[in-house]
Amino acid sequence: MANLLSVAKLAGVSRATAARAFSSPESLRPETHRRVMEAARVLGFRPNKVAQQLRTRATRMLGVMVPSLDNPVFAEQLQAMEEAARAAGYSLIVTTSGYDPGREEAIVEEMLRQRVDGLALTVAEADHSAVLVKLRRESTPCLLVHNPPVAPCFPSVGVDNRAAMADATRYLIAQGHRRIGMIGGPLLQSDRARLRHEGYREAMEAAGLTPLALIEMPRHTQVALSRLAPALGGTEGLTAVLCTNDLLAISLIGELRRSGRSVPGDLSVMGFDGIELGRHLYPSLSTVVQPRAEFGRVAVDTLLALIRGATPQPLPLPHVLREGESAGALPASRQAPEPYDP
Amino acid sequence: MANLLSVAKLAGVSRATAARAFSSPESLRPETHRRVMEAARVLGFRPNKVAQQLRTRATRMLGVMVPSLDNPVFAEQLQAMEEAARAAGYSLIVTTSGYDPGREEAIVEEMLRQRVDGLALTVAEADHSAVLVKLRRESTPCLLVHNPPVAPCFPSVGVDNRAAMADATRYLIAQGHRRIGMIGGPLLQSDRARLRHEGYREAMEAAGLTPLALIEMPRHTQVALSRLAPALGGTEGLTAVLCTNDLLAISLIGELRRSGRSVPGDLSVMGFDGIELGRHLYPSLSTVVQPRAEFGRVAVDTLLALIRGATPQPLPLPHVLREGESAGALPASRQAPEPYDP
DNA sequence: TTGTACGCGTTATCAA
DNA sequence: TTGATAACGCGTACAA
Repeated sequence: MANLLSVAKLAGVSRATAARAFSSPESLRPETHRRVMEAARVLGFRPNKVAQQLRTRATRMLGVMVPSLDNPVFAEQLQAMEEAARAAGYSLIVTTSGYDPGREEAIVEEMLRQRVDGLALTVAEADHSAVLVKLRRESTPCLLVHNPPVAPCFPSVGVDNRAAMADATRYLIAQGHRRIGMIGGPLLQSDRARLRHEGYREAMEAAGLTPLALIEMPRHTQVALSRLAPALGGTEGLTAVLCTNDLLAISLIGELRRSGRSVPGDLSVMGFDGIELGRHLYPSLSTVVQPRAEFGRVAVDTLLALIRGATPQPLPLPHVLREGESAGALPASRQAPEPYDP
Repeated sequence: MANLLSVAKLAGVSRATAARAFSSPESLRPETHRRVMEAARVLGFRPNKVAQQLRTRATRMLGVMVPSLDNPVFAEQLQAMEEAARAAGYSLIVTTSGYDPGREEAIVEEMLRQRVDGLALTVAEADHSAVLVKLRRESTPCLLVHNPPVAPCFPSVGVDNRAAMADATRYLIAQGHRRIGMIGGPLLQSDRARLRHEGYREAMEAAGLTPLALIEMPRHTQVALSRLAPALGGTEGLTAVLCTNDLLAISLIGELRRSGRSVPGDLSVMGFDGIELGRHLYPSLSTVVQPRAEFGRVAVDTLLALIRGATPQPLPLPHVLREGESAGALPASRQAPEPYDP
């Protein structure tokens, strides 16, 4: 492929002049500029970013690692990040880790070798992550997305998971529920799930209610009703369940209805994330909305600030409780025998 | 950051030897190799891919462009592509076009400047796409994903959309339905939607039934029930509806039920794509499954073959009809007055 | 087995 | 306003 030198020759100028035609056209005599551009057109010249990157020591590429793209919460965030990045002249290298620390490690190493200007990572466990330990010794700016800011050296973009789930719990309590449970994916896979459970516990205890242990599902997007069934039914059974993510909630609702139970009649269900789809379901999903589009924007803005050498301290993003049809007031028939006295 | 030369100096060898320690360790005396690696470790040396890319004129990067990541069908395909690519030592630059030809153009230009080794594109309209016209003059291998292989120069990975929708239509006919409609997103946005509608028309006509025009929804992931309601109800109303994608089907089911109609009692609904989520809903989604994981694998394999200089002719991927609960047999009460005679 | 030397396509620093 | 020239970090003939 044609390079600057061949363009320069055809235009009858030096390579330096040809280069300037692209980088600072105003410093050229119009006629010269025109000649160079014409030569470039004739030769089908296209600037080589790899060479630019080598020379300027900046790639204008960001490395993004998410656990999975099967969960719309990550896909929607990625979509927003891509738009924000491109608007700022950056490209995204995208990878998925599957929550696997080994893959996390390999991916980050690969991206460092690629000399990305910055990293936006969502790791499984921010507080004992080998990747983050390693990155602490590197100079490449790194931003955590969704992970709580446990690691003081890395800024983090996300909602306050604990407060958000506490809000959701209080909402159910205000609807009259007393026996409220919580389900999640494999616990060890996510520090966020743990924080959310803490928020649930706090809100329950603050209301004088008994928080239950997290009921673990084998996968973080699909419910095994058998693990939950024992806790349902009877006068002592749960009347409401919080889920650590929307997909789990949707799956739960499906399983419940397929087993002949009604939602929210027999069980109120709340999700977490606020994926777009949840609005369109019937019953529509009651959930805690993470502002995913803003996530992407803020994540990119913060990372670019880091790259510029600033030390941004992003605040937790605001979450919003979206009332849907999947969680409702406690039916009179299921009120607890003992009255509730706050 | 440390470079090969500094490593070489510390190890007491020439730069060439240090380079070989990484590219062909077997050609070094073990002791020499050890010394180099030790020096690299001490200095925190990390090979610079940008320099490698410039020198070898190969980036081992693939450019991927999809219309949107909000639709799980693209996100799930991307996930599969990323895994396949990384397994083969390639990275992915990911972009979204929003079906906007202007953005498509800018994105592809950007990726060519980045010297990606290959492109995997999903364009809005493969047959009058400015991007593809331009790419025809370029030497960078390009693969279409999901787009029908209208452009003879570009291999294409996808299901046979026409046959797939015809299968779905025949399925509904076999269930006893006669008045079957089809809804889709904004028509002009997608050549795939058009092919699917043709498949529907073919199957209807082959059964002696009257195909209807595609009922256009304002967005391709959300139903406006008002546009469909006139065609429902009454003894002449539709008894089944095909949707051009799963999100539309899910949204339709939600709106129908919210309006007091039952699915499939009042209306059978079929989706298209087979996103994972559809299995977990209640009613679970009847749909045509595109093998998304295989999509990713095959797309990457085909593109890599193209890059190697081969001329692969990928066959259409097999689609599978997944029977769910959202489409059922025509209720006796809604049988048409005139009998059906094939 | 190891070293020398050139080139990949830019940007940037000086001079002219 | 334009030109000559040295990096940027690496791969790889070719020579030793």
